Amino acid sequence: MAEQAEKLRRTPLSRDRILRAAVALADGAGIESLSMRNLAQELDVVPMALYKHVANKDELLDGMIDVVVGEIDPLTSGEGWQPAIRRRVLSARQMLRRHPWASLAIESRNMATPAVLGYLDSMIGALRAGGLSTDLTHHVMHALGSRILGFSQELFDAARQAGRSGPIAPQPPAPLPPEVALRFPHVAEIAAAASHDDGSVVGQGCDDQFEFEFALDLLLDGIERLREQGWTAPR
Amino acid sequence: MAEQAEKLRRTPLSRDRILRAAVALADGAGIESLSMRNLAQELDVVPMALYKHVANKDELLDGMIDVVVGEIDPLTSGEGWQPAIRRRVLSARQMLRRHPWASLAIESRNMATPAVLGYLDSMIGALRAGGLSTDLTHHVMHALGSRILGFSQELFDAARQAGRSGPIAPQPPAPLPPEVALRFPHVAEIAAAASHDDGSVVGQGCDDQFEFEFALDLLLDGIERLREQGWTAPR
DNA sequence: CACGGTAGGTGTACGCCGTACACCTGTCAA
DNA sequence: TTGACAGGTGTACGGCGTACACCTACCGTG
Repeated sequence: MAEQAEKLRRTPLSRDRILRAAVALADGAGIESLSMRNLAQELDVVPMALYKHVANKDELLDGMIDVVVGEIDPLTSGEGWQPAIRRRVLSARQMLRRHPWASLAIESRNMATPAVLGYLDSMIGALRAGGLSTDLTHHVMHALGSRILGFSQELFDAARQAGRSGPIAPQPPAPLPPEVALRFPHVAEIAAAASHDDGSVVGQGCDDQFEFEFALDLLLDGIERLREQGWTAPR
Repeated sequence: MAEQAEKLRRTPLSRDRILRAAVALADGAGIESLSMRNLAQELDVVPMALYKHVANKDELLDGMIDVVVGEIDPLTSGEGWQPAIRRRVLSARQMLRRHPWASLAIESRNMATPAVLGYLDSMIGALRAGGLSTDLTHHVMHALGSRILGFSQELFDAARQAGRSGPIAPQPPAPLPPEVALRFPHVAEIAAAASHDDGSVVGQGCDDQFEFEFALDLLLDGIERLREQGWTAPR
């Protein structure tokens, strides 16, 4: 009968199709109306069908994040580190404007997805290649923080979490798991530098307060310089 | 009987008691387990009792934000603008670390609550008093953005929204409502400067792209300066 | 060709959520 | 004394995420 024919004609579900539909739904109707039920309806399928392709809603969100992070332009080479980073951050910003739900989603979830780590890894690589020391690169990543993607403090925790499952527990200072270190060498390099250069202070690997003040003073000093020079709006 | 006596002994509910309990619950058990039901239980009361004091859960969250923003140290005077702002931003950061749920809550809601506007207003006032032009102050607020509270672009929209109700609609470029302008003169001053200095471009009052690049370049230039100087980590 | 396993879509049900609405009760002004 | 009203209660509804049992179409193997 007709119903069966329609069933057969229907393109089958797949993780990819689900993620795309979810991104489209969040873009169009707002993240707050992205429910498993609405999404299923959009795909002409019963809600529970989705669970054959994504473990649960959190994993769905992680997948969506990977999709949109994948939209960020790759790093261009053949120019200085500054224009390259600048171009890429602006590309990330455009992505965030196409998907207004994304920055909140990224901030509210841990950032351990491979796509996000890959993005950060290549960013760190560009800074290192540009001649910044591991230390400076580390602090710069914190300083750029929210402009880069909206992340704040938990880079290394997230990297350590990668590949693990279970609830997010307060992380003891531990080295990155080796498979993470291999896939994201620049992240690993920075993490290593951060964890042995703070000498006496036990563990921790990353002094949040210092990072925060570093970025704050970078801004405040730059602002004061502009003020001294009697800065006025361009145009 | 005993139940009645207990009832009488119970301190009565009040908006304030509810907000404090909600903040404590979110601090202790995480924002995800702050439900009207849990909160009511904490207060030894039936869930619907809360609705006699707060309109709904969103208003509860707004109230909680006001409570924690009220914890930020006031501006100190008698020193330069830079140390004053620095001290205050660090105080805001401490508050955000005491209440880890707050930064997400603030970012995910519009910022039109009086406490938040008051905080921003005094910050703007300090910058102006420090000798920054209205333009520069405006851009600086965007540049400090996430360090100040986690807000990103929507300052003036939020201010316009203040006192209004109903769903957040895309805001046509409109002047701030007079009662807002009176209470928060520094916000108003910056808004006015932003809306007439962009000349030909119709409306808009605030060029997001420009603001973003301003802050980004402030950071990138500062970083390049450090790199040139062969920056190494302070002891 | 038969057949059993398996991948993937279905249906039902549970416990949580926010909150509308009707109700009760104690207090206080007139 | 009364009656309005502020404030706590109880019930109920629709939506959510998802556990679990089921059904069915396919496919590799004998």
